[in-house]
Amino acid sequence: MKTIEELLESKNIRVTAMRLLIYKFLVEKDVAVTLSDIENAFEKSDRTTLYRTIKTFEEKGIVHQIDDGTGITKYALCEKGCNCEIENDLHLHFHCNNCNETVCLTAHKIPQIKVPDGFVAENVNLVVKGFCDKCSGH
Amino acid sequence: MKTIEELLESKNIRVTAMRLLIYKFLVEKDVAVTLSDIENAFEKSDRTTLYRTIKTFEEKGIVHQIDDGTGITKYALCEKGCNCEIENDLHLHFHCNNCNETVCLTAHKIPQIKVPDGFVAENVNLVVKGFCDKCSGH
DNA sequence: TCATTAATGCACTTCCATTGCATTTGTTTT
DNA sequence: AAAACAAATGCAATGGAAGTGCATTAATGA
Repeated sequence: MKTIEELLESKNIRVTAMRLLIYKFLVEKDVAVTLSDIENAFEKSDRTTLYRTIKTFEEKGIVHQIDDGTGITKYALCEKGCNCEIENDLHLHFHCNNCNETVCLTAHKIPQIKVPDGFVAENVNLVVKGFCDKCSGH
Repeated sequence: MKTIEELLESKNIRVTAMRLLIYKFLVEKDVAVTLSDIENAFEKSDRTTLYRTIKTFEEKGIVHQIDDGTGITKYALCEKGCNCEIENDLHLHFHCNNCNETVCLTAHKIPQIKVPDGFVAENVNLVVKGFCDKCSGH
């Protein structure tokens, strides 16, 4: 079991106090978070730092970006088996219309999608909307 | 074959010069357009008018909104068989990473997606990215 | 024609994403 | 350990898109 420090170093990310905190924050959350969510959790720190930290994490393959259709970019930790940087990542996101939370359903693979002749599919973004397990019992 | 005037009236949309022009513009384009696209095509007109026109069209079921992951909302005419206002519309969009165009692949239905127990799916947004027929022959 | 209602245009506002630059902090080298 | 370097942070500002309030203009209906 790697420490967070080791994990960051293995991805060529310099270890700083802020980055450790943000990483821990992402681990604790099991849902995708917005930049504002992080901002609210770390009011002492500047928005730019948080923004650039998450961008660094993204470039180095620690988090991936999610567009769940709310218009606000969300981020979630890449899990074991998350091949978000690889073509044809068929990984599904669920957005709850009630609590507004978005989760990665990594286990739920999507069947291969057919596209018309001449079209080349590289990557698929699938967002299912509805009510999550916490909100479905109205 | 209905005229555009008749079509608009049948949807309870008042016919104005601007609306006719925007409708024709959407027909001519076979791809989804952004508000800026429309704005560039009608520089004489105000952005707000174009914005509200497209919103009116959307409310009345003439166009539907597409979120193709570029961060900019796009709009396309609803075709025969487009049930975008109905739950579980499983209609697929393709976004070309080269020419940046997005098209509706109405004919390509998506298989039913399974979600975990306790989750209720209401609606699905599926965007396939890659290269379109015009751009795939690099 | 007059009155009513809707459409248009202008000016703002808000929100999120992003960048430039100066400063601070952390490494590395001598 | 000090100097030199590089990267991280914080502040200020920008840009783009979405959306709203209000006055004006145009269209409909009595």
